[in-house]
Amino acid sequence: MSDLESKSRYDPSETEPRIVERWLDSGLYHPEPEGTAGENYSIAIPPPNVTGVLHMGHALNNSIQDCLVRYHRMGGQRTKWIVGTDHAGIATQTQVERLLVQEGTSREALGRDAFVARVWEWRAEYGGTIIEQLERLGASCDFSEERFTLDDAYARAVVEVFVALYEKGYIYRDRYMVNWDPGSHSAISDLEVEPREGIRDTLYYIDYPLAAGSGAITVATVRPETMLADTAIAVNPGDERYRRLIGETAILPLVGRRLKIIADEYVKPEFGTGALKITPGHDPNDFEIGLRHGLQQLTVIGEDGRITDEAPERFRGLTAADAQRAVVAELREQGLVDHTEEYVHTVPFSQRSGERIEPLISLQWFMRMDELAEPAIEAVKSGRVRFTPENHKRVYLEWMEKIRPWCISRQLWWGHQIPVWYRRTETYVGVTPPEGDGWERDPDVLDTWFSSALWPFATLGWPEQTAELRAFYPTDALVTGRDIIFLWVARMIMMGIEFCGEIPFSDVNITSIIQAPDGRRMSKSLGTGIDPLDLINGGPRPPVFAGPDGDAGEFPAYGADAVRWGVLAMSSGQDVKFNEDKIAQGQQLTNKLWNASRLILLRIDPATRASARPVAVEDRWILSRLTRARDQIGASIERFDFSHAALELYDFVFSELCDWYLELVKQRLYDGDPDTAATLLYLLTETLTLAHPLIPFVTEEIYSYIPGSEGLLAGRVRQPLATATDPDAEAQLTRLIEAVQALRGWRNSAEVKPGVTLGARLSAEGYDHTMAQLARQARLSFSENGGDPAVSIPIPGGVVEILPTAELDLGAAGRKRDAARATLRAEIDRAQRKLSNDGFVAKAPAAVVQAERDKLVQLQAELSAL
RNA sequence: GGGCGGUUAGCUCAGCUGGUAGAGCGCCUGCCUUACAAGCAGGAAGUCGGCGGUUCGAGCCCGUCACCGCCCACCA
Repeated sequence: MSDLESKSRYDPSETEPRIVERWLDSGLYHPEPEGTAGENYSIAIPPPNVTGVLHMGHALNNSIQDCLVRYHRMGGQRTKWIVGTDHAGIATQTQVERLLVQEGTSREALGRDAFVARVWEWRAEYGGTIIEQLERLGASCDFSEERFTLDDAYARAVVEVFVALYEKGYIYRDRYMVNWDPGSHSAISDLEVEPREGIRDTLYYIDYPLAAGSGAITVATVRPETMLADTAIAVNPGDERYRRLIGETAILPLVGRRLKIIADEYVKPEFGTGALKITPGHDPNDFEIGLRHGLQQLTVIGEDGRITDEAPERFRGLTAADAQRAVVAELREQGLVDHTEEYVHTVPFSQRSGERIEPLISLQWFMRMDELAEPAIEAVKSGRVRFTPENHKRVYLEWMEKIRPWCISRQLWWGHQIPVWYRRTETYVGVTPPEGDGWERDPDVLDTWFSSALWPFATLGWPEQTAELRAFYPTDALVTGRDIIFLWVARMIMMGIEFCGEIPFSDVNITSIIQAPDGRRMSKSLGTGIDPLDLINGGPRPPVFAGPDGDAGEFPAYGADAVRWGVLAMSSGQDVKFNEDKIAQGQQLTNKLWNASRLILLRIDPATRASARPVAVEDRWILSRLTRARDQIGASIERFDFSHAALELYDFVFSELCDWYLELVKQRLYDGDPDTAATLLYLLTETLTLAHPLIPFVTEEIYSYIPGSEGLLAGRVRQPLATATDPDAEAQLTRLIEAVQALRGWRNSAEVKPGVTLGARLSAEGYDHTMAQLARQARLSFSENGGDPAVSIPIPGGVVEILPTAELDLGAAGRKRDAARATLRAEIDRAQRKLSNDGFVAKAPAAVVQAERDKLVQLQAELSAL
């Protein structure tokens, strides 16, 4: 006995892993590199971190991409979904370093080569998880060509790009103020800095004695330890209080250095005392002021976070925090702390390590972005690259128009080592190491995003002019979150144009961010995260996802289809709260489809072949609705509106196909009518085809039971549908459905037993072809005679008169009738008021007025019928 | 400090160019009808955040206020 016969409930846990294997073995995911990118369809996956595991963001993002990929593949295009992982410099290095600490060793103890070898080993062991998870989700990536951003071929592309940009003068080395991350012991880019609000600090007011005579100038600072590197004091040139002091000199307490008092517009007279200590070595603003005034740059806090030799001896070697205490203590002793205030402000932290950023001057590699930005701005302005939702376009353009140099060097070991060698005063930059002895390579590696920026073409073999590149570059869509529009998307556009001469993708779809049910971010550390695999296979339910009774327990094994459908249905242009109900709804859809298939496939003759052979108006109707659903869902997918695509599919399957059509034709199916069987098989096959991009597993499984089906549904190419939309059939069925609903509603409130068939007369227009169905669905027996009706039920186009019978409780029926009359009178009243409003009749469009008049006539007819 | 988005049924969300408010879940009633009881049929439930305006007509347009969220930003 097959599953179809034995299982009245679709079982994803048993089915899905089996289907994954069939897909992977089929070779369907791997297209030959033929044709042009214009005719083919391709997507480059946002490469997950090699160390990563699937989270809900991935689940949504990859459900979207897979929906697009399967939809286009079934549209007959040669389709490639480029897949791979990112080496994720800081994240991976940090993770392995943590491991080493547990083992009682460290990266320094191992040395660079051994450490890097260790990371590779670690990657070999743990790195494949997320790729397997993608397979389990049903993602139809080309897994046969998995890429890694540190592969040899990829590394070659990175070096090539670095050298080219260096030779163009875009990449340069400079001593500049950078965001130093004491956690990862590396510089990080502006984009990896996260300003945290509400940090409580103490604002110290410190007196700096004036060199000439008595008195002092008071400055305010939250970082008193940085005073050791002060090289000036600045006031606003328009500040009357300090005008006479400009050009004077103050003495730096504890150090004794003479500080010139300078004037600079940057200083806000209303803040603090209106006098600002200038520390070009440890504050980004002071750095700029220092440049403007030619001030000396002193570094008193080193890259190790400790006080350097440029500070007085007694402070050297202290951590910044200890130094702060020591400095404040000494200042207090000398009576130089005027007062202190609590101060709540925004402070930059490293997104990577979570530690407070230490701004300091450092020798780093930078990349000038403005020339590269220009064509990338143009590409978006002109619409060659489109953002969905559109509002991200503006944010992109605003950022690009004031783009700043990018600090691309990182003081890490895991990554692409910078292809620069030094020998005394010589510098060599090249794709191959320099000839001769005595060269030493720059120890730094490149920011991970530098290599990510090349992803759409480096994965296809660039700089070689490969067939893959011709066939799949530019790609079509990029699907990602808005958090990496600047970090990644913008840089890919710039690099794609610069090195391939073409935009890397024409559509950027920015997805929702799925939040925890309480509106917080989904995060492992907060306990608000959720593992999509726990939803798919069943697994522990975190407390925030518990029901109102606080029952945590376990998630049921919803299956990948349900999770995919659910996250698509949840998504929108906005951030969304995770909603388990939607996953459950997805599961209902798969189960519904499964059972509808059982009804059809277990009843028809196995020799039946799918073919649209409408014999009744309801057949024409469902074929029309199928055409409409396919157009609608296709349009939704193409405009990246996946929640509507998902819901439109649900509505078609539930309401139209199952609730109505299958109920209408059941009897014909039972009777073994061959036309009905052929039409049902046709409908089922086309519905599976329609649904496959959204719920690939259950549709693939059912497809295997379709008589005469060959190969995989995933590889089926959509054919034109048999029929166009049929407004006449739709109008007839709309009328039928409304009439049935009116009659069932009446029966229910009149407390007529469900099993009872009532005698009735039909006195209404528009049921010539649906009268028999109306009778069956509403459990009526129509006849021409029977005397006075017990009650009349208004339906579209007229009434149904129910003939008296003992089964009818006239009391209940009467109450129902009174209620119906009241409703009708209220509606008539509303329509009449509207029509007696001269303004409405005079100004509203004629069609709207006419519709209102028609409605009034209709309502009055219904009322009089009662 | 700028900018963007949100506020619609108990919950999570749809509502196209303005024409008498929808879905899923939950709730109530009735049904073990040979595809599905994790189902089917029916039902109750909303002053569309507040105020003001435009309009014959506003959930939708304009103004304003309130609250929530996000992005950008060098105020010690």
